[in-house]
Amino acid sequence: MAKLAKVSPITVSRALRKPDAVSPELRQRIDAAVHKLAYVPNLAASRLASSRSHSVGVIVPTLYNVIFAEYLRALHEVFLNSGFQVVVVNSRYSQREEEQAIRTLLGQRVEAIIIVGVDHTPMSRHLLTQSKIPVIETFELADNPIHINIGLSQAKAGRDATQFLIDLGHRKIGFVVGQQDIRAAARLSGYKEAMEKAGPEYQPMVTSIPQHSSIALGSTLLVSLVNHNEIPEALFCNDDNLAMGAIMKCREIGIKVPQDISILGFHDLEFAASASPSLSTVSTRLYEIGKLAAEAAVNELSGKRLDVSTQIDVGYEIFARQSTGKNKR
Amino acid sequence: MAKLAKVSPITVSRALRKPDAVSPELRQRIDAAVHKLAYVPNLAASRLASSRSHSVGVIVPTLYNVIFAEYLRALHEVFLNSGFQVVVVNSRYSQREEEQAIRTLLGQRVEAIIIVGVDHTPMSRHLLTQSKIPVIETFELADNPIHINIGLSQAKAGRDATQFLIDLGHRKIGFVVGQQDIRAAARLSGYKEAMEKAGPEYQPMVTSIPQHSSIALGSTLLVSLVNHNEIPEALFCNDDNLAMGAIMKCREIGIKVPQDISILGFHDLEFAASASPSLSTVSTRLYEIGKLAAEAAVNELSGKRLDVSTQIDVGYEIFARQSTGKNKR
DNA sequence: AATAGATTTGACAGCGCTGTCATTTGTGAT
DNA sequence: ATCACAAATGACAGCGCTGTCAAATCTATT
Repeated sequence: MAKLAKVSPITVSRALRKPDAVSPELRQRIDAAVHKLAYVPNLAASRLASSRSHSVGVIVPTLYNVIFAEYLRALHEVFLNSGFQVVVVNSRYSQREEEQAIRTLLGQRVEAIIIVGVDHTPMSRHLLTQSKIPVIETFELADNPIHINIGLSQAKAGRDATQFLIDLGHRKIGFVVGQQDIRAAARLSGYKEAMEKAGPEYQPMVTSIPQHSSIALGSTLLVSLVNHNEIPEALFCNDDNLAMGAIMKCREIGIKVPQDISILGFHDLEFAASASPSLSTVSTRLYEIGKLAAEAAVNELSGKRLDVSTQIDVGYEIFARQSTGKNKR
Repeated sequence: MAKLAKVSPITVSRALRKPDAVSPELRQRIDAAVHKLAYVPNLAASRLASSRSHSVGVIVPTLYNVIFAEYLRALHEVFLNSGFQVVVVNSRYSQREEEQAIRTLLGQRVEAIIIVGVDHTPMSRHLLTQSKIPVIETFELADNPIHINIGLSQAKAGRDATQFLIDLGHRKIGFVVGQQDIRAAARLSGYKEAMEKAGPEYQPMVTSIPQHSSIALGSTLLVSLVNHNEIPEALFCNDDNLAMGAIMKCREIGIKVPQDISILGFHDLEFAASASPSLSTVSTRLYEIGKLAAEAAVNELSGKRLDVSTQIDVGYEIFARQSTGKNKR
């Protein structure tokens, strides 16, 4: 670069990284050359030489809806404040792509990996285990965490949510879901468990369209229920997007919520409280999970390695709002 | 690495990058060692040596709502198919952070940069101009594009959208917006222009709460209008999130849409068509912009450098759905 | 004026790969 | 068997930085 600023490369490096260590004149000459050439240091070289990447990797299943928004926001806040760049990769709900993402991130020598979920390909697990960097698995509770694990029991949440609907007097309770990821499957199993326990007249009814979750899909799913003439007394939706879509479709076709049907969502996304009717849902503390995960990573990286695998159950909370009510049929 | 597979480093490199060029036995020995050590090649070294990063940078203002979802999806689809890794960075609607993001991406030697918007700090512009890589500015139309520019006139869209409401017979037309980014400001100016042109009885009414856009914020904004006793005949919302929130709040407090108030959104997000009432909005062809941008970048990178700055106006389209109607007051 | 110590700058080597080209090995034709 | 050619493997150097330590310069003290 601007050796044309008539200084040695190493001084340029210093001027850019710790300006205080360089005399004002040199600094100024270097700055001028840097600006003139629009010079940007090659991070690959820097990383190679210093063997520090100053970055952390985040793997989320989707960037296409709002589910991980608060989670990402928390991660960004904590990591940026701690001087780490955040690399976000999208696995598109595929374990194969997740493995690819892990390779990419490890290849970049990120200093920690925050990953949604606890189910990975054997190879992914192997790579993460051997990587020697902090690995934070989030959102679910693992039987056998790789390292640190912060989440909640999706199955238990599914069970309790279903029980909540049962306690309202509903019997015909449906479950709707888009593409089924592992957490959805866990909630579904919780749902089935609660239904089974409640008695033989509680028949599970699952409706699924394997598409990426959205409000629009929620509407579509409700239409599908109507077409099959299977309108339940209550609907447990795999996430608030679907619930919101279902509510709107109900409104459109004249099904009253919650009088004719109770609708329960999941995650307590930003719009749940301000919807009309406001959406009953299971809060999964998205922001808190992100915050704790990032803090755990920063903590590990700052030397206070506990080296004991830590697991935090952040729990969940059912918010009974207007979209659910006692069965009146 | 596994020189313990008893081969030279270069052969490992080859075995991993073009397996066909290596004999089956060696390949197998190498694979075994790779797996055993959970070896992942250091991308920094690879990039440095090959001076290819095989990645492209994408800068979006936010990852926290659904506005850029379709855009990102399109970018991912095209780039992944063309063998590029996509690095997504979030500028959080700050030009300062955007500049930082540009530095980071250029430091990584991404092979192209796709960026939302055409307004950047002078330094950002300088860096991009000098970078010698394809730069695609999107969503807006620039007077002076850095390189390639794919978007639409936000001001014109704002003007036409307002005119659409005027043509429905509305006079008291409000504009609501969260934190005002540059595109919002352009739409706002289009709104003001249309109102001014329509005559003196068309007084602009702008309500703004400088927070990140969300459905919840739309509700809050509507409450604010009500509190100030300023409920207009029509509301032009800076994006569909706000419109959706406004609709729901209206419903909650008994304002009928569109009988009492017409509500118009912007962007035609996934839920607009399935909302109830379905949301009238201005489609900005989010997916198409992303697709064209990515294709333009791939095109440039495959050698067919046009080297003439290209600008594409993808236009926009007003979808009149149920949330707007003729003024009946 | 001499000296210790602090401050500023630079030389050197090496981070872990890959491009290039040379060398070795294998194959088929004569 | 011999040779020309193709295929497989390796040696070498260097990508652009930075860690380490040495050299040069400056500052303050006696």
